[in-house]
Amino acid sequence: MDESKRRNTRQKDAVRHALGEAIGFVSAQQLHLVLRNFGSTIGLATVYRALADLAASGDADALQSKDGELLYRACTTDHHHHLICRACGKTIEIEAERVEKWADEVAKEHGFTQPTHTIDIFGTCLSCQ
Amino acid sequence: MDESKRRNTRQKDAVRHALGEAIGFVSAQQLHLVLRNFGSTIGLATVYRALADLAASGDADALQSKDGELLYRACTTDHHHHLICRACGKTIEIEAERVEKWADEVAKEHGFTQPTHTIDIFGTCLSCQ
DNA sequence: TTCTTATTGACAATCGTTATCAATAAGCGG
DNA sequence: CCGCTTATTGATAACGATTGTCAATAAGAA
Ligand SMILES: [Zn+2]
Ligand SMILES: [Zn+2]
Ligand SMILES: [Zn+2]
Ligand SMILES: [Zn+2]
Repeated sequence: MDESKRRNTRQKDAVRHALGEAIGFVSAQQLHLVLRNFGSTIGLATVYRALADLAASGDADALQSKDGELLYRACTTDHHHHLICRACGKTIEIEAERVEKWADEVAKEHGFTQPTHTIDIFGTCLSCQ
Repeated sequence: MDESKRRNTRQKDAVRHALGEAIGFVSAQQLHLVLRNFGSTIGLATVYRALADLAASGDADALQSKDGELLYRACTTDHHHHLICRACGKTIEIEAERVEKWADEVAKEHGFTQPTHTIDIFGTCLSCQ
């Protein structure tokens, strides 16, 4: 879809808002349930589409859960990474200047161009020990 | 299954061997096809089970492809990470001494225990530019 | 060899995600 | 404000990867 012809809809706003309220990473299905519980009649496919858009435009982070489910989280700053509690899903955004550079260097050393990376740290948070 | 009662089978060896021959990361389905093409009558479910075992015992690396498919790769050394070509899938094992430490530090700083991490670098390799 | 039971493989079932398509409504021009 | 174009929606079907089921098989101990 041509970016200039994109329309703003009540549904997209609802998804954006629900994602903002959510704690930690959530799946499209979870978000759909939440919206339904709040009286919305939004369709599941629409939630999927809205989340994919948000991720594509950089307004949300996406990551794969261990069992292959796509999880999303509203994203405030630019490029960063996450420290995630295995138990409760609590998420802390971290930046990693040093690591960003390191990743790019490693790629370049091996002749790889247009480097990107995925870096996530998992652990058990204080309140979950 | 109790580790002590695990049996060695022709099928498990076949999967282990096929994984060793494979270049880069492969899916269970790909491996199943290869084995079939070499005359094996191994079942798809068995390939899935064997790969899961190999990953659990540390004999294989597993990672999620962008579209949620589980990919496996025979794994020689201990803990390491991968530099992966987006185009051809060529994979280089890298170690990341500095980053390992950094990840553990970040976790500790925020009170997270038993830290683990996922670190993967993607790029376009020389022969794919 | 015999016996126990872990493992297999064909198949069905599940689950997350995507495609389809008629109905709706955003937003533009008049 | 009104009508028109067409992007978007939502119900549903389709899809693809993975897992569960279960009778048949075969590892490995006795
Ligand atoms: Zn973020
Ligand atoms: Zn980064
Ligand atoms: Zn926690
Ligand atoms: Zn590491």
